[in-house]
Amino acid sequence: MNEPAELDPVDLRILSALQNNARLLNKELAATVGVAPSTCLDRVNRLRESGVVTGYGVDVDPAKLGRPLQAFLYIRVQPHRSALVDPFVEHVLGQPETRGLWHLTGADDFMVHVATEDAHSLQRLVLDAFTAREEVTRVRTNLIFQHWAGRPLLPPETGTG
Amino acid sequence: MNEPAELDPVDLRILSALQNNARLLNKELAATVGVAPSTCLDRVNRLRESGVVTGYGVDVDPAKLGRPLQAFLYIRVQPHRSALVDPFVEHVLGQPETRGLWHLTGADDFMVHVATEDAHSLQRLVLDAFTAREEVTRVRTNLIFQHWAGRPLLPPETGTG
DNA sequence: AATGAAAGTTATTGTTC
DNA sequence: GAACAATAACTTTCATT
Repeated sequence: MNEPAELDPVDLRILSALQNNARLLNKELAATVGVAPSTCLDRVNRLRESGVVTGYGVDVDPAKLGRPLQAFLYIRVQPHRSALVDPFVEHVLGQPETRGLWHLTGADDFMVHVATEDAHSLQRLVLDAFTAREEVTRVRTNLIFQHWAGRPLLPPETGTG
Repeated sequence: MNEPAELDPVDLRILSALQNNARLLNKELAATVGVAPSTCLDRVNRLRESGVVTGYGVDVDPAKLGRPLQAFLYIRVQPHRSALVDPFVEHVLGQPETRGLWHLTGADDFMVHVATEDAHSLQRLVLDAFTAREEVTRVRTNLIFQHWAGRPLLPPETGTG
């Protein structure tokens, strides 16, 4: 189920093109990768069915939504049992400022990506939604100056192909 | 240019629906938010023209691409002038393992999200692509156990609407 | 600014190679 | 597995309210 999918050069070109612009028309995508539209549609459907493509999303500008200040919060959680972690995860995902949550190795168990209106609302979020909770023993805050998206993600070079 | 956009309840419902599934047909999206397809198309175009929606992307499963091990690298960079930072950024974005890069406040200047084949290739990436560079003075590595996506991002509550 | 209908394109299917 | 041709569906425009 979670084994790597077998992907030929056409699949890789499709994945690369779609990660650059998921709104390409199937007709345009087919021309870009060099196959017929029906073939291209077949490949894209297979990429979804095989779980390589898990979904489609829009990129929004948080500043345009009135949330120009973004930050990462690094959260240390006390007992660290599932019974306590699950409600914590739900609580974090329930905050309207939350853009993403990661469970990490290391001293800081969780990392939260948040987008806020200003420094004051960020402070209020940290104090009320995180520090105030019993299982949270420490919150570290790093503001985001700038973000760059990575190139399209492709499989590692296999050497032989 | 970077002021928040003025968004009415229809815009907010569109943004919410599209962030859940950007592949909704315009017809379906219109029905979901309760307006005519032509009106809906108009709204979506305006959201793009105003810069609220910046692009469309596919979500891929890194494990299915043969990159099941993901990590965040926290990088301390020495002199920290633009003349040295720009080549560093280009270098990081040029790595096929890089999924994202952030410039942060705090002691660790940069955070890199990477997806690798296994622990060995992660080690090789850290040593060859980061530690080996002159401007890099320290690299901290945290593996990712699990990731949760946030809910659709919407503007802060304004109180009056 | 939103609607409804008409025209133009596209997605999608079935068939053949 | 890929390409072609035909149908069904959608997107997009425009005149109207």
